[in-house]
Amino acid sequence: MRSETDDLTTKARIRDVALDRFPNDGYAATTIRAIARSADVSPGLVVHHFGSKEGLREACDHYVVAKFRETKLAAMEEENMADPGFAASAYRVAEPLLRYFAWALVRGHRAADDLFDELLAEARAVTEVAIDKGMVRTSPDLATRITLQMALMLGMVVLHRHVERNTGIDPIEAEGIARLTPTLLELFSGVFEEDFLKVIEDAYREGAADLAGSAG
Amino acid sequence: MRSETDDLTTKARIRDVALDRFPNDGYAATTIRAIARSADVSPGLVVHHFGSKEGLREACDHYVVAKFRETKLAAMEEENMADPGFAASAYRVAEPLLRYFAWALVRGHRAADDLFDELLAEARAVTEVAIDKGMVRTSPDLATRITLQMALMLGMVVLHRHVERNTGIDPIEAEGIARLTPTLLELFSGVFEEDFLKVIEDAYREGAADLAGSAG
DNA sequence: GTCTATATAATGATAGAC
DNA sequence: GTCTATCATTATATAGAC
Repeated sequence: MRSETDDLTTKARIRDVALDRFPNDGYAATTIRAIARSADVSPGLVVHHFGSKEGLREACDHYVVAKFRETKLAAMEEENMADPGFAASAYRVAEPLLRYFAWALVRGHRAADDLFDELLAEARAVTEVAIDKGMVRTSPDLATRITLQMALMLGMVVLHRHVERNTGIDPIEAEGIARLTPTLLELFSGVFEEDFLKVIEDAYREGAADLAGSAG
Repeated sequence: MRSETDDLTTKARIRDVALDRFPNDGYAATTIRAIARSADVSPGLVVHHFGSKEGLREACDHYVVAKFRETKLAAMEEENMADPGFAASAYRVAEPLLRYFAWALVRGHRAADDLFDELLAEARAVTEVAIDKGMVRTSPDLATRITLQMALMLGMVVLHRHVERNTGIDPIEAEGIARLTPTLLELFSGVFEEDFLKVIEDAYREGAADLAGSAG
C-alpha cells in the first residue's frame, strides 16, 4: 500500500515511525531512543534531523496535515458531494494519518486546529451549495449545526476503539467507515431532504453491492 | 458548588488535584512533584497515600467513574427519559469529571471502558422503551445505531475545544450543552418519531424560557 | 549523514525521622 | 500522617569522530 512517492530517505523513515508511535504510545512514552531503535538508527541521528523531540512532533504534524489536504482535495474532485453533510472526504486518508490527526486534535496541536477549521470551511461551502440544490435542509443556526456535525464525526473517530469494541466494526478503517455509513445516514437523516436521502441510500446500496462483488 | 460531603482530607485534596491535572497536562507531564506542589504537600506524601503514580491514576479513575454513576443514576430518576436518544444523562456531571472521563476514554482506561459500556446498556434499555412508546424510531441495526450515537456524543465532548473555538459555546459546560441542545435535536431529528420530536422541542423552548427568566 | 560517548536534568520511588 | 533527603533510572540534547 506504499504510495508511489517512496521517499524512504532515512529522515522520512524516522518520521514515519514517529507518526505511528506518537498516537499509539503517547508523546512522553514515545522516546527518541524508542523511535531510533524502530527506525534502525542512532538516537543522535533523530536529533540531528529534527533538532529536538518537539521538532520531530511538529514535522509529523505538518506532514500529516499536508498529506491530509492532498487526499481530501483529490477526493473532492472525483465525486464532489456524494453526502455533503458528512464531510466524508475527511475520512479518505490512510489509517495512520487519520489516527495521528485525531490524536493531534485531542492534544490541540496548532496544525490540527487549522486543519479542523479548514474542513469546517469546506463543509460550510459544500453544504450551502447542497441546500441551494435542495439536497440538504437548512437550519436556524447552520454554522453551529455544521460545526457540531464535524465534531461529532471526528469525535467518533477519536473514540473508534469503543465503536470497535461494541460493534466489531472499526470506523478508523476504510472498510469500517463504509459498513457504518448506512447507520450514520440513518442517524443524520434529519439533515437531508427526503428526496435526496433516497438518492444517496440507493447510491450506497449500489456501492455496497459493488464492494461485496469485488471483495467476495 | 462543593458537594455536602466536603471530604477535604489531604488524600482527597491530592486526588482532586490529580483529577484536574491529568486531563489538562497529560499523564507524563503531570509529575508527582507538580501534584504535590498544587496540593501543598510533599511528593513523598503523594506516594505514601497512593503507592505510586499509577496507583494515583487508578484512584482517580475509580473515583470519577463512581461519581459519574451516582450522578447519572440520580438524573435518571428525576426526569426519566426526556430525550432518550441522546443519553443526555451522561452529561449531568460536573465539568472536571466529564473532562477526566473523556480523557480516560481516549486513553482506554479499563474503568472508563466499563462505564462506556454501562452507559450503552442503559441507552439500549431506555431506547427500547421509547420505541415501544412510539417516541423513537426503530432501526435495521439498532445496536449499532445506539453505539454510534453514544460515540458521537462523547466524541463531541472529547473535541469540545473545537466546538468552543468555532461557536463560542463549550459543550463540556452545563450551560453549553443546554444551548447546543436545539441543534443536536435537529441533527438527530431523524431518530425521533415526528410527534415526539415536537413534544421535546416544545419542552426545550419552555426550559429555555425558564433559563432566560432565571438568568436574566 | 551517521555514529558513539557524555553532560545535564528531571522523574518515580525509597528510607527513615518526627 | 507528614516530612526531608536521597537513590537509581531514564530522558533529552550536545560534542565531536568518522
